[in-house]
Amino acid sequence: MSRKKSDKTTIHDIAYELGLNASTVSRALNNNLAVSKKTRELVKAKALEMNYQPNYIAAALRRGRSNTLGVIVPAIDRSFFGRVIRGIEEEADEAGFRVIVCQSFDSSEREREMVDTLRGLQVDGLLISVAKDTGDNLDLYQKLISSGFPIQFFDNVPSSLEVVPAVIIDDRRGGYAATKHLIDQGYKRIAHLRGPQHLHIYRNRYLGYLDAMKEAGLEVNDDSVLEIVSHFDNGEEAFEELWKRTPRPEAIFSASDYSAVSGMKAARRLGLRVPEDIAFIGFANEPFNELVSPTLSSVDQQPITMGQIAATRAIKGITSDEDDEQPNDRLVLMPEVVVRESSGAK
Amino acid sequence: MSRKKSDKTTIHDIAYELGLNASTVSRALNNNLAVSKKTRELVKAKALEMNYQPNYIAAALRRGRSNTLGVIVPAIDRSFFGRVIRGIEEEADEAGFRVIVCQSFDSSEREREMVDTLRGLQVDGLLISVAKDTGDNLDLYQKLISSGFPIQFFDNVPSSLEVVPAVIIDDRRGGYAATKHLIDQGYKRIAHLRGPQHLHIYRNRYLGYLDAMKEAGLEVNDDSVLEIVSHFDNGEEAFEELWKRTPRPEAIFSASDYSAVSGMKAARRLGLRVPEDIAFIGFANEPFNELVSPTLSSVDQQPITMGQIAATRAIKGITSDEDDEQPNDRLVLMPEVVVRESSGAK
DNA sequence: CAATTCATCGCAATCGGTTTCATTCTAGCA
DNA sequence: TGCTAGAATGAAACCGATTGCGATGAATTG
Repeated sequence: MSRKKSDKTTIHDIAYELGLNASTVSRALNNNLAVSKKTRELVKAKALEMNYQPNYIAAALRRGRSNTLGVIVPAIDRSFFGRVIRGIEEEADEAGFRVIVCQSFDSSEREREMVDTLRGLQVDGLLISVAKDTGDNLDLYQKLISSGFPIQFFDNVPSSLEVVPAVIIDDRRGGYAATKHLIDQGYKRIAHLRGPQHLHIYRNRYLGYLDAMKEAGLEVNDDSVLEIVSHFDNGEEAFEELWKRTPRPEAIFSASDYSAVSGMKAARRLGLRVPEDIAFIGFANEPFNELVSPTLSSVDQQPITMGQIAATRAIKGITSDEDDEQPNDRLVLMPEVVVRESSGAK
Repeated sequence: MSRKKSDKTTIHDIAYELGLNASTVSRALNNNLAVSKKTRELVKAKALEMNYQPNYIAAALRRGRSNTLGVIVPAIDRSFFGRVIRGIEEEADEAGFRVIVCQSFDSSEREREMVDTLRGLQVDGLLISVAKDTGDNLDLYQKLISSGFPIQFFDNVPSSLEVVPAVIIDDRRGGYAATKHLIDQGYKRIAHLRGPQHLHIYRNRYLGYLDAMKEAGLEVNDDSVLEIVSHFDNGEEAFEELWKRTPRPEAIFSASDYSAVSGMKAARRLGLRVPEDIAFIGFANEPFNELVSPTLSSVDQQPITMGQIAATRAIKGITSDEDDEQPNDRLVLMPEVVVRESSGAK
């Protein structure tokens, strides 16, 4: 009869069966050279035989390291975040880290809860794209950063902090490039569907639009710009509204692919041809851009690279001994314009 | 000077500051009535003041319960899974459970690793949509199920097991309903783009197609059906292939929205009108179905409901004392046809 | 042959909470 | 006043793995 009480095998069970001590079993399973090769193999064989399942949280408790990364994103089912997470997982896998993903649903309150939860689960580092509501968790993040806790922000980062360890793309440059592309195609009256301006990503895309227009000596007035609340809907209404204005736009740079696509839809309903009558370019390079017709030009944010770099930096912050080795600067990636049918030459 | 060694506060630190014992602090924080109200409030105030962060894994280790659910899906960025996870999180939140999400990337080997990882993390239950490669982990799942471990499968479930605790939709019924809808619109020559037949979900959609065709007395031959490997690509080629055959189809039921959309694209490139010249209906009701034009009819799989039910059942399996309370049956949800433009009347 | 080195392994403390059992103290009652 | 019930808290074992230190014994060296 075995001495086991429950169904799960522990190193003590293995040790008992083999007439060894749990510490030896632990060392053997960790390939510690202090244990003879013979014993190591014996232990491993027995572990397999007894269907041993290591208890990671016990090890984490003792070691003070869980080898786990916590990730918080607004919503898991937005393809951008999905791809960022893919990049994170790739690097984490490589470095022997696990990944726990949580959703804030764009609520900074829930985001705060998630931070607490993940820290309670003893994650070694945190990767966060902050919620897009109007709240913030500046106090919390300020405390975490200055305590030296490995944390990396990406995409949408807390704006008003002095030092923010983050991986972002140059949205202003992206907005500039998208607009410049339209200008290069010969369009002059270019409108911009911008996102909520309290979010710096949308603000920067808008500024980039202004940069390009100014550089080309093109006019921008109140009628050139329209703000959309949620980037999911309103694209149709927004387009109709823009189309009513005089002079009518020849091209539209939308801060989101969603509103660009629904804008194109509204355009087609009005009997307009894209891009002949009205050209479009979006932002984010969503996968469905290839599926709609005409296919939608957009600005790629390099999500996978973003995830990889953010993870690498976080892991570096975890594994480096020196506290000052913490990557605390703001790494900026360059976006790329992806040209498709919707922004063809005028 | 404080007695703290590190920066994180423990219940022992709080106890020391208050001249109490750690056990009292623990009880106080858990609202245990054995502790006087005065002490409870004192402890809570001190905990707040000292910025105490409970260590969940220590508690989990001792209690043998982590209040965490593990979820494994092929890929997080597929909107179907995103929505299932949303449903899972809703129910988990309600019941005070955390959720850890992992991706198998459709590799059953990686899926197995994830199961090990999550069990090592001491999750109390597992929710899995199995990888769509040709492998399986039948031995592993058989063992888990018969050991009474709370596990629930959803969407794509291990086929050849006797008893599978699962929440699925009736794919056969869905395939039938989609085909029936096309028939009701007056189409007679209806082709089917089917998915890999070793996966029962695709097999069942195909069977449902056959059911409807047979019921209506319509002919199905080798030319009516075409198999697509990856549901992401090949939609265009597949359509072109189908269009070459004689007689040409009037309508297409595709087992995936992706291939339906790219099929529509190929159709338009050939100068065909949808649905006048060729009608389409897909499966899965992806969000982009609303964005493409014409909008794509599809079959909704009720992902949120699926997630909610799967989570509820898993949690029930965890919290119920009786081992035989485990929900081990196969719960079947009914899919719903969502009619849009692509399948208009002939 | 005695002394020393090194490989191998056991003992026990430890991580941070939880929980059982014991202890202290106060209030209530005869 | 003396005794007891019950409220409040403390002491210590415990969850499962890790690890510093010490013990054992064999091998090596002078």
